[in-house]
Amino acid sequence: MRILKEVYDSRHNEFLPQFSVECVILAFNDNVLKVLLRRVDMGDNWILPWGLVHKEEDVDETAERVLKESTSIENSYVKQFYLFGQKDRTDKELADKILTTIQPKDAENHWLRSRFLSLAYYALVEYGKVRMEPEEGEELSWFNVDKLPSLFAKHDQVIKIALRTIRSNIGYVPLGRKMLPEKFTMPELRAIYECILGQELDRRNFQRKMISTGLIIPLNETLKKGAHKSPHLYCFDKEKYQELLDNDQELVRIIL
Amino acid sequence: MRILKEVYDSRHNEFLPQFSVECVILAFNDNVLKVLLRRVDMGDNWILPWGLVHKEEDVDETAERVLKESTSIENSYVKQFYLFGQKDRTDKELADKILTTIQPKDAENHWLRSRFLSLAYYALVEYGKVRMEPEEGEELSWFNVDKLPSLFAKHDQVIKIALRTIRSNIGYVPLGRKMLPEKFTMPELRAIYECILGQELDRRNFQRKMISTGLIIPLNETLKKGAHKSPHLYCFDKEKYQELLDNDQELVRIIL
DNA sequence: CCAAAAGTGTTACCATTACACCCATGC
DNA sequence: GCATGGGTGTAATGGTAACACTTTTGG
Repeated sequence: MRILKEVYDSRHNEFLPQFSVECVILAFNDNVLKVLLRRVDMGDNWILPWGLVHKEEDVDETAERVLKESTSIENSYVKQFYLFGQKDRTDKELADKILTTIQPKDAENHWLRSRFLSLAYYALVEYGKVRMEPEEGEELSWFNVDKLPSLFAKHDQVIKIALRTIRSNIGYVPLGRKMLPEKFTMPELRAIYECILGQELDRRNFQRKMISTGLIIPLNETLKKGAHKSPHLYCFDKEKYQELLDNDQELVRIIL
Repeated sequence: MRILKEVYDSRHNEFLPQFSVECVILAFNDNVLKVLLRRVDMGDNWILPWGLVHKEEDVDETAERVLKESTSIENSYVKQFYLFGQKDRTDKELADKILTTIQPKDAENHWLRSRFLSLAYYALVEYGKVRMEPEEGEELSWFNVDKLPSLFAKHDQVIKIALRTIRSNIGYVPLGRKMLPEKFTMPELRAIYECILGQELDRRNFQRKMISTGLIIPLNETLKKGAHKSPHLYCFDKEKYQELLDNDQELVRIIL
């Protein structure tokens, strides 16, 4: 558990106190959305990957670091979506575990026990690119977003709010670009949107709309996969796409 | 300056350290959007109303308190929209001013000097209900959002992002409900939307759309005002409205 | 009487929706 | 051959946009 080491290294005043960053890391595989969760010492409860903010680190960098520590992925996409700041929000159980392990001198009144503010991010990653390297005693695993295990604190709420946030901003979120491989098929892209929206979308209309954005380039290749007609492969026009993303412009208009 | 008192009262460890809440308080008057700013000791720069988070206080409560302290308004509408967490974000100038005034024993290394995280809220208030009660040496004043004075730090950016956030969520933000008096006219309501969107909207289509939400009740009164035909007065169906708001549902669909 | 602002109704248009039909593949 | 999934075209629909005319009021 990385945080243990960091705190233990008596660098605990290298962090901003009473503040953490947690990441809802999302990927798409097997036609469902997955979220990455962590468990320590085979405990009962899973938890979102999280971290503390170094004193010389932007909070966005913290989120990128947390993402990298759990997935080995860099330069992907992280976006803050909510600061959870209720006064009773604290991971007492977790603090106990950490503090009894590392036994700092101020364990009794250590700030880890006190109230926490948590800034939540969602991250979109390509499932196939993820390389998990859990630490000793740590476990990392994907879960379907609609079949979550027992979670610490109210982390299931955090995940729900992440999904709702993405849903309500769906036209601005680079779902396909960040969750699909370089080359992808239209049914795959559509499936992501259907998962997020929780409803089916018309095949043909979806395709038309996506093509009409001008952000998607058809390739002269098909994907041989199932026992059916091979779907075409596409890729994104990365430059155009990035420009819209950088300026917070709408990528595609989805109306519900 | 309230914060001075609070810190001075040696209750400085009653706050979460290195964390502040700042409010972009918006109102509508004279057909333009106004933002409330604060200035201390007739200094050169204005600043957004802000505050520290009490240890036993939700961050939302802090925002409500900051709003109340500057406008006397309670039970209005505050919404967090972004946490500013760059590593170089600190109000050195402000910290100096506070610390030289109150001279705490740990002034040199006081956490007020260190890096700050700021959670930004926007608040929507009814202009006519605002009662400013500035403290000694403190000044409060409205400014047109497009004619801002010189601001501390990057607070003009914060205001811009607040407006952009509202714009991109425009259908979900209770603009009229929170910024207009009990009874209002359709041209007034439209003017707010035009300010936020930065473009004119067709009178008739706007009216139709608003009425069709079912959230607006026409009254059998008109407002006698200018040298023109008196516009009808309307009020909101508060119950229906609140229900949508509570469930994060769309109030009205504005398409651009 | 005129200018300015507000109320109401109607039409044209375009984007979304809802389909139907054909093609490719593996069993 | 057939079931399944993918590709493409078209007609119907419904909401939005554009606009004309009337009414009211103060100067």
